[in-house]
Amino acid sequence: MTTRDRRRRVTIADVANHAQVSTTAVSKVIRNAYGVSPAMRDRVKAAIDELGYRPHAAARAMRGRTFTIGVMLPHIRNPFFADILDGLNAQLDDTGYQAIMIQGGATQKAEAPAIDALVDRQVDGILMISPLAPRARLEAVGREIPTVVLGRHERSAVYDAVFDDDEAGAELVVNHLIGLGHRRIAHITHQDNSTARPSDLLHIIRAETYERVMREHDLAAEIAIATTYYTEEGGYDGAQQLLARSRRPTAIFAGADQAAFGALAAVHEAGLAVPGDISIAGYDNTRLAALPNIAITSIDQDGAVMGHTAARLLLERIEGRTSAVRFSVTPSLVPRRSTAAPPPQDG
Amino acid sequence: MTTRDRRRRVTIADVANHAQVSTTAVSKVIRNAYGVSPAMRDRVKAAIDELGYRPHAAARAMRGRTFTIGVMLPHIRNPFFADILDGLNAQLDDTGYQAIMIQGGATQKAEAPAIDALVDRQVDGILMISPLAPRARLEAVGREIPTVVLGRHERSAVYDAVFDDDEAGAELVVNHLIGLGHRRIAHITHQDNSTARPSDLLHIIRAETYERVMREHDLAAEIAIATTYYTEEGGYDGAQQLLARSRRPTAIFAGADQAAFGALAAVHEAGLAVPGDISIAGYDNTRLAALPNIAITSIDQDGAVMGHTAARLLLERIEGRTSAVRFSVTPSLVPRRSTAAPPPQDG
DNA sequence: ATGAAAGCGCTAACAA
DNA sequence: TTGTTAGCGCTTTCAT
Repeated sequence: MTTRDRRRRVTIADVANHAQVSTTAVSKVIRNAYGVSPAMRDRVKAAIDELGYRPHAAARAMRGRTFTIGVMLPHIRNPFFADILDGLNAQLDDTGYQAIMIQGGATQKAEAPAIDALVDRQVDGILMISPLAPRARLEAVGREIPTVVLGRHERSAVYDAVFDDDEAGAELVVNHLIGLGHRRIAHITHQDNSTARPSDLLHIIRAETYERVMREHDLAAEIAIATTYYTEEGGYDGAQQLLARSRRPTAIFAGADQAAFGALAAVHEAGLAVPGDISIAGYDNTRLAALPNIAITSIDQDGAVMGHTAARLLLERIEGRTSAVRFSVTPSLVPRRSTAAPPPQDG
Repeated sequence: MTTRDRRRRVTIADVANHAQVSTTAVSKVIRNAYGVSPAMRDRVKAAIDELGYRPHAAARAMRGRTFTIGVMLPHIRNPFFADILDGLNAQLDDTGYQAIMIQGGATQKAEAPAIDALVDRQVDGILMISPLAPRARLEAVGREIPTVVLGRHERSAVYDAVFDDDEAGAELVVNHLIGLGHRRIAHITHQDNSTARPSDLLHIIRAETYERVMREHDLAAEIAIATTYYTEEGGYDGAQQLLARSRRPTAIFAGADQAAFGALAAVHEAGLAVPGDISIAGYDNTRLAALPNIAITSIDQDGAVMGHTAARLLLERIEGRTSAVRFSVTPSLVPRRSTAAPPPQDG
């Protein structure tokens, strides 16, 4: 049983008093601003240390910077985002900037307030990872705050874009499977309620590329898409749908590793072997995909590089850059044991 | 090529002007405060909608609430934290509170500024998940801001605690393995640089319980602990260390599923079968542990319940509760295919 | 080089 | 019920 401590926090005024200088001087010192003598600096720094002063971010937000980068990500369960965050945080280290994250969730309805929350908290820069928001909203945010959008393909004049060449990646997977001799190749894609232009969304690009490549190999009749989610449950459900078809696929290309994990479970549960009966491929090359008893063929798109590039672009914008930059990583195929030639009778 | 839009945001004053009322009236309406006539309310709400006004969180922070819950978590890669966050967000839904997350990292040195960042941003409540900070720091934060600590066992008068009965959980695992006939049971634990009292940290409790139960079954001579990390890499390294021992264990109890995944990989790579040669058990019962081709025996501690309880406690404290609450979940064993009797010659 | 003072957008006494 | 006003802690002109 206690009462909340109502002792005021140490403020810039306390420091100024203690050091017998003006608050202006203290402010300049903590911002490394121009026009403070070394003596003044030392004196103030000593007072700061003695009093354990830390600037009050909310107060700063009203005049200057918050030294905060806001990251909107759909959900923390996808391990690919952890790769991105690792890259981002590594780049932010020792810059004085802190990254805060907020979950956008699976719908535009849930995402909108999450983005608002970041804007309302006056972050100095925003990274949106695979946002569902309409393009106009991204532009509006980008006009107000330095912004990087990761995972969407549209061009913008007001924010930077970091993305993977999803078309190339999907092509690698489908060609790989076709090269192994598969014809009945199915795809699991992600359902969204976005109002973004479809061709700007990565899961749409992956799905459309799958269809295109299939057609180019005269496999239009074999096209089979399950539209669920890029999650374990989604992959599980999607695979079950696909397995229930009269012409069962011999290979499943899941648009994300997360979905591939679920698909793997469904295939196992159906009493089928991977890759003996069915080959499975994913996308993102998450660390889990590399585990020996998962060993899923996947597409690597180097999340760490994407994350650290995003951070760099954000810092550049905060420093004043206004021209838009687009950064794209080239994906590569990482073949593993989950893909092999189809069973003889199905070849 | 654009210039940043310097159009001021809509403020409470703009709304007041537009509605021809005072800023106080607007403030009261947005806070649902006492003493506004229905007519006034309607008028203000209309103005808010017309202007697209949203309160400026930073400004609010200086006087009132930020409607923000800060969550410090070690790293987003651990999927168990996703369960906790799901529970938390579900409870926060429609309360007007937004959760923001910040990564604390693996060391106290990295964690300290993360916690500071939350405090400095004036969040209304803080949830710290498995923090490494010394107890005094937690108390200091708790005195300043409503706080819930998840995953540590110490009693505090100023903050609430949500935790799992780690002793019971570890006991379940070790007894399960002993019951299957194992004697050479090894453990993988987490290395930390915390200055917290060891018995307050969950990984220490799990490790000590492992030792105690081994001793109680006259297996003191078989105790083997690899101290790495509760991560995939950690589990991988730990298992390699354990496998290199002259008396190879027949079972490995990894203190967390994440580590168990890595251990699984190491065992496979060593050409050994699970559970044929070696049984593996984890902790947390993450969804991935349930995948058929991982199928790791684990301990369930219901992260969603922990998360939603944490949110509830936080909201209660924000509403004024000052007495400390402790909430503990009872863990249960989820046996899966990764654990079985040891090979005959090793029984 | 240093400091006084205005004001960022909001809340909460207090007055009317 | 409604409005006036004094700050919250900080940054930033602008004097000195």
